[in-house]
Amino acid sequence: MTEHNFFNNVYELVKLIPFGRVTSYGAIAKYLGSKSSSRMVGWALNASHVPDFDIPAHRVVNRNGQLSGKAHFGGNRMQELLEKEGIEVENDKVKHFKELFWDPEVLTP
DNA sequence: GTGGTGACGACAC
DNA sequence: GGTGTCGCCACCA
Repeated sequence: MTEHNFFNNVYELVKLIPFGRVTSYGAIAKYLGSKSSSRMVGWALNASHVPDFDIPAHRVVNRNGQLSGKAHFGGNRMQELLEKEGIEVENDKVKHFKELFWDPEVLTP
């Protein structure tokens, strides 16, 4: 059963992101134990293109709150989804990002 | 087996 | 304060 550790942890974590909340690659990477591995987080989310992965990757943005992966969603799909959740997006960036930011360490006991 | 790349982050200058 | 460079680990050619 998916013992891929790093990748699998990313999937599980992203799925745990609450509605109307966002997180950053660095936060996930840091939670996994390697803050510098933020690139791997993006690569892991790359699997979100697979139907089996019900991952709200649109809730994951970079440290600046910018929708860095928007282009991979195929247009403004990412922004549409975020706005649909009540998240205000402007200039491809999440407004009040720090307020909407969800830290995985907060949820974990 | 090696090299290059990648949805980022932090540090140096 | 902005730009440039390195680092991180996994996948593809």
